Amino acid sequence: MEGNIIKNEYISLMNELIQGKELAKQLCNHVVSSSPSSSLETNEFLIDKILSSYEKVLNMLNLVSNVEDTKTNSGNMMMDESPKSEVMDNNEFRHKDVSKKRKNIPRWTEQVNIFSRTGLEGSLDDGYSWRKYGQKDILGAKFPRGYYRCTYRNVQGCLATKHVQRSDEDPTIIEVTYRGRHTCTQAKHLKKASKVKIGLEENQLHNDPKNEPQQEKMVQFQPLEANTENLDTKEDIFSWFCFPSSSNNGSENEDNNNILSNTMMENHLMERFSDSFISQSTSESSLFCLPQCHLNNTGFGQHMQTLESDIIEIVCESNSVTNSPALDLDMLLEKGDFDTDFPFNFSEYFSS
DNA sequence: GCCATTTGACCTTG
DNA sequence: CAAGGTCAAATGGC
Repeated sequence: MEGNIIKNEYISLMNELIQGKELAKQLCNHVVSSSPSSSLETNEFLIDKILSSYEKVLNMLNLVSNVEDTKTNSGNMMMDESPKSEVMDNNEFRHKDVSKKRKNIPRWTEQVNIFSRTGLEGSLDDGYSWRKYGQKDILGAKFPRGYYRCTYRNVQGCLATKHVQRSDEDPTIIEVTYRGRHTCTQAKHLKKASKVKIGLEENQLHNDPKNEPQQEKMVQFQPLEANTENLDTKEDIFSWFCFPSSSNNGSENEDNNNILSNTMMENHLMERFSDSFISQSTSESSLFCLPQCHLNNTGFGQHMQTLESDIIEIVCESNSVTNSPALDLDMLLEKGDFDTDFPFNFSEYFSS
C-alpha cells in the first residue's frame, strides 16, 4: 500500500523532471535558432513551464520530507512516557509541532516613525493584510503589544506574523517585528499593483483605486531602522526582492500556486537550514541577485529591474542594517503619488 | 450571518 | 517559573 504510493510519487517526479528537461530543450532550440517563430512570449511561456515543473517536483519532495518529519515526530511522541503525551490530541500535537519550529522562523524588527520631518511618508500598511489575534501587556513597556497574523493564514496557510509595539520613549515610533515570510498571494498582488503604478506614471494616467493593493489601514510612516534577529545574513530579507516568477500565459490559479510553492518552499528551507545553510552563505553579492528569469523581458521588465536595483541601493544606503523590503519597496513606489489617507486612527492600531 | 477584534486562558521558551 | 506568544470563545460591526 505504502509502497504503491511511493512508487506513484516517484513516477510523478520522474514525469515532471522529464517534462522539464524537454521544455528546457525546446527553449534552448528557440534561443539558439532565434528564428522569427521563437517569439519572446514563447520563450517566456517555456521558462514558466520549466519553472512550474521544477516547482512541482520540489513541492512533492517537500511534502515527502514533511511526511517523514511527521513520522519521526510521532515516533518520538510514542516514546514519550509522560502522562501528557497519552492524552495529547491532534490539536495539541499540531501546536507542539508548530511551536518547535517557531524559533527557527526568521525574524526582523523595524522601527517606523509615524511622522517624518516633511510630513507624512511611508506606510505602516506594508501591502499585506493582517488580522489581529492577540494583545499582550509587555513587562516594562507602557504600551501593549499587538499580535497580527496574515489574513490568509487559514485559506492559504500563510504563516507570516508580526507584532506591533509603540516605543516607550517616543510614542511616535513603532517597533514592528515580522516573523516568517508570506506564502500567500498577496506578494503577487503587491507586485502587480507596483507594476500598475509604474505603468501609470509612465503613461501619465490617473490612479484607479481598483489597482491599489488591498489595504486595511492606511497609516503614513517613515521607517527608521531595522534589526534582524535569527537572521545570520541579510539574505532572508533581501530575498524579498527576488520576485517570484509569474506566468503570463498560465491561469491565474496556476500563477498563484507558483508563488505559493516558491515562498512556501523558501520558508521550509529557511526552517530547515536556518542554522547551517544560511549561516554559511554570507556573500554580500548574493544579496543583490535578481534573477533575470524573474523579470519580464519586455522593456517594462527592464525598467522594473533598473528600478529595483535603485531601490536596493537606496535601502542599503539609508539603513545601517536592513529594512523590510516589503515595506520599503511599497513605500518607495508610493513616493511618486502620495495618497495621504490621514488622519488615521491611532487607537485602532494601539488600542489599550 | 460573516468576519474582525477583544480578551482571558493556555502553552512554549529561556 | 516568569514572560512572551498563541488559541479560541465572546463580542461587536457591517
